[in-house]
Amino acid sequence: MKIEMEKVFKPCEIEEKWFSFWDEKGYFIANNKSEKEKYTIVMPPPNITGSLTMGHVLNNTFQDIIIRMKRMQGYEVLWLPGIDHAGIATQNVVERELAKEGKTRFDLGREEFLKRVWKWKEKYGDLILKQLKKLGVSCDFSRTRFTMDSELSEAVIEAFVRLYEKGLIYKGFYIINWCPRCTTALADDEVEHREIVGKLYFIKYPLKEGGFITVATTRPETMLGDTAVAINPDDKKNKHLIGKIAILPFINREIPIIGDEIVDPEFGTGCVKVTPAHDRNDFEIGERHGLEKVIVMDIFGKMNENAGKFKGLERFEARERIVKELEEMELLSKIEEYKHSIGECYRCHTIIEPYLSEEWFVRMLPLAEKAIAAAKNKEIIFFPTSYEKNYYNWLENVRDWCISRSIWWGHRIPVYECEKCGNIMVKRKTPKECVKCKSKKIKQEEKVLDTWFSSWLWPFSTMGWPKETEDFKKFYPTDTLVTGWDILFFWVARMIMAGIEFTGKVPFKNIVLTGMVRDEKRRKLSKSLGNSPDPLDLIKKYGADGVRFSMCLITPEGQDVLFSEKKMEIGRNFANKLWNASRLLFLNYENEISFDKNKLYIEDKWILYSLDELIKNVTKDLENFAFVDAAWKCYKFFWNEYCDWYLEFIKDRFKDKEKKKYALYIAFYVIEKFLRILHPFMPFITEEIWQKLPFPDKKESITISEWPAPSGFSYKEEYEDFEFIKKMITIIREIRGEYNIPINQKLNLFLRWLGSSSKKNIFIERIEEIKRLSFINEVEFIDTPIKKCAFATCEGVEIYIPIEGIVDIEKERKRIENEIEELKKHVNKIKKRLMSEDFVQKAPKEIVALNEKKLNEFNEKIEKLKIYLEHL
RNA sequence: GGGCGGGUAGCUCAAUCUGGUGAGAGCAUCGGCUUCACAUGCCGAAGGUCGUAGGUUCAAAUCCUACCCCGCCCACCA
Repeated sequence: MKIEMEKVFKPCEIEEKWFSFWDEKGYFIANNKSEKEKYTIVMPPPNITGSLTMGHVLNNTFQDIIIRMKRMQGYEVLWLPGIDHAGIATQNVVERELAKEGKTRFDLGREEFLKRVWKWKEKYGDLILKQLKKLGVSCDFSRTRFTMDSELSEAVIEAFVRLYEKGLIYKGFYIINWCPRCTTALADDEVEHREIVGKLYFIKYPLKEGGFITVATTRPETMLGDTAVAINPDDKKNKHLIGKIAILPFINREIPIIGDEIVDPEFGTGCVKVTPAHDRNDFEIGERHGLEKVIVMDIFGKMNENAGKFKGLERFEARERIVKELEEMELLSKIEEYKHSIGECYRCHTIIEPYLSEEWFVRMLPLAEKAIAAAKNKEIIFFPTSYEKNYYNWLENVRDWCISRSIWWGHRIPVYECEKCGNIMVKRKTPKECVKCKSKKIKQEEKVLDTWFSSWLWPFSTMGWPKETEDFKKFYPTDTLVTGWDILFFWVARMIMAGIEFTGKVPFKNIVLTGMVRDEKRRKLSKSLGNSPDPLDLIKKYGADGVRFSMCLITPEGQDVLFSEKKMEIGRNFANKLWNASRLLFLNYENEISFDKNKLYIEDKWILYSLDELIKNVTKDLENFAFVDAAWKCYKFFWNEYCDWYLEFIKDRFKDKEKKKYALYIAFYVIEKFLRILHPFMPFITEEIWQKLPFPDKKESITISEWPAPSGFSYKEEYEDFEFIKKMITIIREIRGEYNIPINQKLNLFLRWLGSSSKKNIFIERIEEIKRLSFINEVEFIDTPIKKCAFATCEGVEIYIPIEGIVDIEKERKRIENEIEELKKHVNKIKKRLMSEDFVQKAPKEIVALNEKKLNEFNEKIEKLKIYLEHL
């Protein structure tokens, strides 16, 4: 029975097939009957509105690698997929849809709008999970969760109530980051800062007693809300003004000039307009001095009734108008160019307005302290470790977390107010009546919770917490989290805090942080730049395996990845190489293979030794989440050892039916183990090939096969011997390359064997293969040197290749002279070292010996080259 | 201002923690090859005073100090 294989590996045909096979067999479902240890990975839930990005590809590939290895190692694994409801983003998407119909969410009303969002969710919400499947992720889709599921929502409410009852949640008026487009508050870390060249306006405020005071501002429109001017009390130039009264233009409000130390006398004029309702610092000044807080804008960023005649203008229009009118009134003393940074909404990139608003906050300090302690006690380990410092740095300076959002899509805050007596109730279930006055008129807080307030519970809310479910008992706390470093604070640190606070346990042991995927110019991938490839296109073109393996190969640990489509070729080419190497074996396979330890050749032992090393190293690397190292080791083993040397070497044996039996056995044996090692990286192609392998008692699928262990043969010596043969062949090839002798021009080889005689025996044993691989016609052993040859030495063996008529003897002379020069340089270095008494006395014996050995070796080589040069 | 990371071949990175073999890969470049698994391939070559200056050491890409660049995060920014 011949096994047919196409010349070029076509991934698309097999990916669908194998994924459904595994899925139907339920291999990914955590098997509750297993008695083995469990292993859990927390999948970062992708955003419901998003589609698959290269970032997802990267960290999901890594997660899949771990989970597949652990599954093969016999752990009971759980990798639970899910999506988060992405409050602001989703609401934006649906609002945009509505806008096409000419409607706003207010036209629909809260209830109808939410129905609309749910409808949208049902339609598009699982797109990203479908896309992830194409990548081959082996998560347990039967346990898919969504942050707005009723169980998860219960968890959110539970968490809120518990924190509130502990006094860790409070409500208050503060300056928050307001996005006028999304009409909601944002947490500090949801604001992206961008440096711009803006303008600094110098505005003269008339003094009540006559004269002016000049203030500087980048946001003139906020002046309408000014309630003071502040000066540093130590500012000699200006302090005489403190206590006087200024008159606010347009509004004609009398505002005091006050002293406050926060003011930098060196900046601008040294006088600061104070707008407590529109600036965080000004707010603090306002608190210290008991100033009035005048809000001049509405939630859409339009000037309100406090803005006098500017009412109704959009904030930037108002700015222009105000500047123009100030100029006409001769109250604008100058405008300077000024570089400063502005905050933008991370969802819609609208400029953030610092805004006074009543919001809900979580006190972070008590939570942060425990999270720091957990890392210090090594209950949490970071990969790479350097991120631990960032983690401490953030937690030590943590600020309270603004968790309320003035949008509709999300978990509505479980706070209820009695409309009759004003009693505030924080309840798990909507109260039917006021506990105080029994009134049935109760209204719930309008605001919803920040999406992260549900995500930070993800590791346990997905397992049924607060209920003590079987899953929760078994799989929590989890083992590993793999995610990008960009959400270390947003999400990772908060999950740790939540885990400790609500379950008393850190939610995971290992945190593996991956870099960001960027383009070759180090820019972030983004749709607007057009540098963001569609992973699904890449998968179509290079195969899921190709993309996965390429990403592993090009991603330095914890550092950013510079992506280019060209780089995807590495993985695809490797898949093809793997395919064709297998093809070679199958083409030669005739239903007969067998194993006999006594019939192993030197190259068999060499590859077996090498395979054992690979298994040990890759297992170790993967256990340390060193995916790149592991992937490169697989790559090099297979391509540069198994294909380039082993397969090339054993081909001769395929011609003899008897020898082929044994050769093929080892070839299949090695590839079989290698496929299992490679399977976590390239799940599809490994399965496809593995299924064809002629080992009758293998498992039904490679996915549930055992993770390989070293075979334990000890062939270290044979390994070295074969390395010598490789070196001989390489040297001969180098000579040929040096003279550009085409390989179809056969050369003869003369060897003066002054090296090890056991190696000579091995050499003679495999002489046919060696001749073939070094493109040599005849080999002859000689006792005396011969002239007019290309010459080289290898471990004492003198190599002569007659070159007369093929190349210039002068060229050979030069080549050898160069070689001698090179060697002399090193010899001198080593000599110098060895001549130093300090070195000989102080350096470790092995090092001295090594140097001596090298020196001898080099000198010997030089001598030989010199002698040869003389009689060339 | 606070913190983190980096500077090694034209490009992207190993090796640095734990000092010691002729500093290694991949891509790009150059030369040779249609050898019956693979041109998504095979065989070779060229390319590096390891950011700069000191120091420690028998020995420094590796440790220490200073400096120069580059990137990132946090805070501030009237």
